[in-house]
Amino acid sequence: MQQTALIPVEDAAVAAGFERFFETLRRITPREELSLTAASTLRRLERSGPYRLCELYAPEGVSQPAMTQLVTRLEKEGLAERRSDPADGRAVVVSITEAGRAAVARRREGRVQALSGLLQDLTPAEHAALVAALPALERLGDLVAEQPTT
Amino acid sequence: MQQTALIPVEDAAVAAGFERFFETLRRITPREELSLTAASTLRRLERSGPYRLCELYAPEGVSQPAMTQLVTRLEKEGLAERRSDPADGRAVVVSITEAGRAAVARRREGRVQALSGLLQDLTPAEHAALVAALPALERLGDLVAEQPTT
DNA sequence: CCTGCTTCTATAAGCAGGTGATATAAATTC
DNA sequence: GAATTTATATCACCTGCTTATAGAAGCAGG
Repeated sequence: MQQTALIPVEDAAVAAGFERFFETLRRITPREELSLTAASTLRRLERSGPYRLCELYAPEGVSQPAMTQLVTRLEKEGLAERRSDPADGRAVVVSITEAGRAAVARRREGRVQALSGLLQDLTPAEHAALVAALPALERLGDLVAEQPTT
Repeated sequence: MQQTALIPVEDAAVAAGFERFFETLRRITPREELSLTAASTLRRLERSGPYRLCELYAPEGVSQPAMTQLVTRLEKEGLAERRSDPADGRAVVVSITEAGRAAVARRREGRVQALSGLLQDLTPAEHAALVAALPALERLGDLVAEQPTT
């Protein structure tokens, strides 16, 4: 009952920090070549294999028409491909291509470059704190991924 | 000379972790009411007082016309206001309104709500690691903010 | 003071990527 | 096998960005 009021003050600080950090990450994210949704979708396809289109749009937080269009664009650029599902004639199975993997790698590399300069300006203690927090960040990612459909 | 090759393996792991975490944050970011740029600009106006329009667009990473349009929209919604600079007849000074502060607060609150549930599912050690990393995240934000204009 | 350059903001035209409503085809149910 | 549900595509429209350009205000030098 009191649960709703029981959000620790500390969590508010974490949320504020993340809010700021989100903008930081947005700034160092390469903008050319891929939109945010396109990049995120490609990484998902890379991480966890082919998806049916209907399984893809909800976790990416866009509508089904948006995903259809995105896949069409990715296909046109050779970064992903559609195949029909032999088991279900209605379905379309989307997978990443080699060129798609390369694009993801380029983007990742760009971020590494942008970050590496910054990381060198941190104190060793700050750097260590970041590395120590990585598993927790990953856990948060897993938790969000398995959420109903916020 | 070898500097370019001297990016520690660890930094690549940090970059990969951030890449994933960026998508996590994007997912729990409220989408209604404010676009990403609009939210970021409003928070900037809240954080560090009024800005001339010409000082505002570069750090937000958009073109000058985009910022003019954004300010027009924000003004129409009552979240920000234009005033002319008495010292420079060409300039426009943009500041956040009370309604704007309220919108920022609502958004922040939404993020706190979305996060608090997740944070409770972390182990105490993970939670502590996050809190310990907050200053480093803030430092990164400062470093990016003072960057030339990437 | 004007003339011409620079700076600051606004406008216009166009594109990318999103939405809801709706069509169509395949699968499923009764 | 007719009716319903599910998966994808298409349509019309909106938002927010881009580049190119215009217009107004400041700041020289002659």
